Amino acid sequence: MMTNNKLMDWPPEKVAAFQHALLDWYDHHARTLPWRQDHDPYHVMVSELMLQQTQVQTVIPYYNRFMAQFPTVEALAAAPEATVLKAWEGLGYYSRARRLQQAAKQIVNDYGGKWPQTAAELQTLAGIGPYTAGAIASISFGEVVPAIDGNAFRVFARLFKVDADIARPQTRKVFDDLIRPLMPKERPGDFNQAVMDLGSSYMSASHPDPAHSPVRAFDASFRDGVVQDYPVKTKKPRPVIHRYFALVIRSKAGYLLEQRPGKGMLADLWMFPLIDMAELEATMESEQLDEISARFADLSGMTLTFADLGRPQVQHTFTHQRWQLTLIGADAAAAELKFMPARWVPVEDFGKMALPTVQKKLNRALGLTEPG
DNA sequence: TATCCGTGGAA
DNA sequence: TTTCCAAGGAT
Repeated sequence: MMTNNKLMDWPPEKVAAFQHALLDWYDHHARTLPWRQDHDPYHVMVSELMLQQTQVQTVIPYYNRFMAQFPTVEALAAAPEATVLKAWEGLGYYSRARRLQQAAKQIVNDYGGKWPQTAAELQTLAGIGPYTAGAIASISFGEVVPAIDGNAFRVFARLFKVDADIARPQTRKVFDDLIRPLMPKERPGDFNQAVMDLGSSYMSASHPDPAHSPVRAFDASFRDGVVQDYPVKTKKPRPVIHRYFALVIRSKAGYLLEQRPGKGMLADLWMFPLIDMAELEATMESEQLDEISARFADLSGMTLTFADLGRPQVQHTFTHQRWQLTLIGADAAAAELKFMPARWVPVEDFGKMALPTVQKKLNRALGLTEPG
């Protein structure tokens, strides 16, 4: 149990030995990844934004497509936002896509295309916090600054038996103070990336193998047989259940897709209109349809004729919300919509819109298939 | 500071 | 089925 304030109590020769063990292992066993072909800050920025809370194997195909479509920071800055969002479809945390493009615009417009080169300056860019700033600054510009992500938390919590709860925001400083004196003045970017590779292999969360780790001689939790006790992390609450009616409204021009608000869940993506069941006052099923019709008329100026779809159910779980959707069919004239940001979309054009995974589940439940 | 913001894989 | 996790940031 570490109770002293100063966690990093290694002598200089031990620090040097640790750096050598880590970097020597990295030199021989670094993962080959698409964004590691060079140290171009644009490549690092795009990959790091995609990798936030997202696994490497998921990101790889998105990164390759993104680079083919937006090869330079200028190309990304000039692209229509809908195009960027479509490229992000299925990757989740969609605000990352908008902020990435916002950051590209900042670099092109505010910095005249000349990249800010320190972590402090990089943090002024949209979507770039302390971790991502540290990654870009160290990898692309050689600044000696840590990149503290989940891997770094796990690796150093185990090496030093850190008892601070990594779920608490203030714990970041504990690790920052711990890691900085461990970093080599040369190759800070390789140091940070080696920690990431270590954290996803020998020191992973699910299948750690500290006995064969290149830094096992420096691993206090392995030495004491308490690897599974680290890192200390409090649990998250269960997802809250939300029930909605999903309106499947057909016209000669296609299905009605609504663009969701610019803030909140699935911001700016396209879905069937949802009616929150908790906001309906009806107590009988027959009255429910009347109230849905009335509420929707207020939103759209449109009169619905309900069609029996058998009310199929679709469930989708997010990190902190569980949606239970009941599909309600309706026919309508392909009228101009009054207040809703919505479009009539033929099934063959669904692929042009940025659709969240839950909408794709709805499509499947209805037997609606996109081309290709 | 605590909460919000997605998804797919693993056990 | 349930739970947790995986290269976080904004508010």
